[in-house]
Amino acid sequence: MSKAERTRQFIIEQTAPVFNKQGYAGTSLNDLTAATGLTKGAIYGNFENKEEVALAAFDYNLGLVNEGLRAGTLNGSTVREQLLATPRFYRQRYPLMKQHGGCPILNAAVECDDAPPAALLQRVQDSLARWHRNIVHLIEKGQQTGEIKPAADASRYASLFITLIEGGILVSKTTGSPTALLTSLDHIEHLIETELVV
Amino acid sequence: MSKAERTRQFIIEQTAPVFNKQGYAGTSLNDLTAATGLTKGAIYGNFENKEEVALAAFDYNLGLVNEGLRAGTLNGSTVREQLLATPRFYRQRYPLMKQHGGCPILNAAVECDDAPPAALLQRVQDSLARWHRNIVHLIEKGQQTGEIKPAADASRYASLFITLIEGGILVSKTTGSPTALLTSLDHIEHLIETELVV
DNA sequence: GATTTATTATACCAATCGGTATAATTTTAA
DNA sequence: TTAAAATTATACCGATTGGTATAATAAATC
Repeated sequence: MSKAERTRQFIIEQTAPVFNKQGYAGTSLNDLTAATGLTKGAIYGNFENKEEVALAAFDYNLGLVNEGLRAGTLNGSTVREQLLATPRFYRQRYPLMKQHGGCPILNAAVECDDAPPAALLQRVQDSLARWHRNIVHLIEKGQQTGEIKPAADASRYASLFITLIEGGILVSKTTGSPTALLTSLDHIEHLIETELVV
Repeated sequence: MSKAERTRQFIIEQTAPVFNKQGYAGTSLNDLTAATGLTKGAIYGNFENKEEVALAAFDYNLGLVNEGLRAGTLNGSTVREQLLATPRFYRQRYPLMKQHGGCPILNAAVECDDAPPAALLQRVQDSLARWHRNIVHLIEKGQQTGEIKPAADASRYASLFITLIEGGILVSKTTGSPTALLTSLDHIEHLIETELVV
């Protein structure tokens, strides 16, 4: 790992929470030098422009969430456990995620669905689609093994789960109380146990 | 209505969708003069600074939503109908709301929960609390009249409804497909019919 | 219709924006 | 250890930022 590669990674890690909290437009190059202790020369020696730093920061923030979600899902032996891993993950990690500025998908989606940078919107759309697909595949796998009710609409439940999680994070983060998210997670678990699991 | 009052209203109406789409940090005074066709002199003659325009624009955007919600609720004769008025409203008005930049509560909440202006966050928190309270009161009214199941946790359902709507708008707006929101609204109606109404 | 008042346009301000050229400094490899 | 290469710091660029003082204009009052 060369010096520049380490510096690049350092910049990403230090600026990721800043971008997540203040947004792309709300984060200036001054904020980046302040967060890293480096100068513009160091930043522009490793990134082409501010947008490239923001994209790398988003990928980093998203990676943290995806790793946690994947780890929980891989641990489960049954489809039921694998589905329940997602609400459990957010129950455990929401405080830390909140410290880092909240859900990166939520933050980037709201900023970029009507404003540049378009490349960030593309990443958000891809990650949302991939998340939805993963849940659908999991439910359909359960239907093939007989663990999940055959009549359940996998796409509908995937949509509900994502919506409940993102909406719950939004309300909890805004009100300052975790209640809304916890209610959402309770409801997801309730749906899994009563409408999905045979 | 004096000239200045009309100009002030004109500025609010023209800049409200701009702030809703691009956010506070993402909207410059140049954007405001471009959207209104006026000059900085006219804007600063009617507002103290950019933040005051943004606050008035938020109030205006929020008012549009609240009026529609209230109108639908007032039309209903039973509590069931009054509860169902909310998902019906979003079913009808989402295309227009999308054109205007989406839900103002959602947009402002994400931008301001970790960044200035703090006055905007305060407004978002107040409107979320008021919305929650309204739903709770409606459900409790139904419980007093015997229309709603006595055991139902009013606060929990209010939280779920708001979460499902905001999350649904977020996902639909980002993916470009109304499916997620429609699924949320279906689910809200389902909860009303099967878990709330006696 | 004249005059005062209220309102908008113009011109300008310092500060900050994202970005770059180059010099100083480290790394790296010979 | 030294020379070449890669990396970071400094100083600067034009453009744009939010905001203001003042001049021009339109509106309201008499």
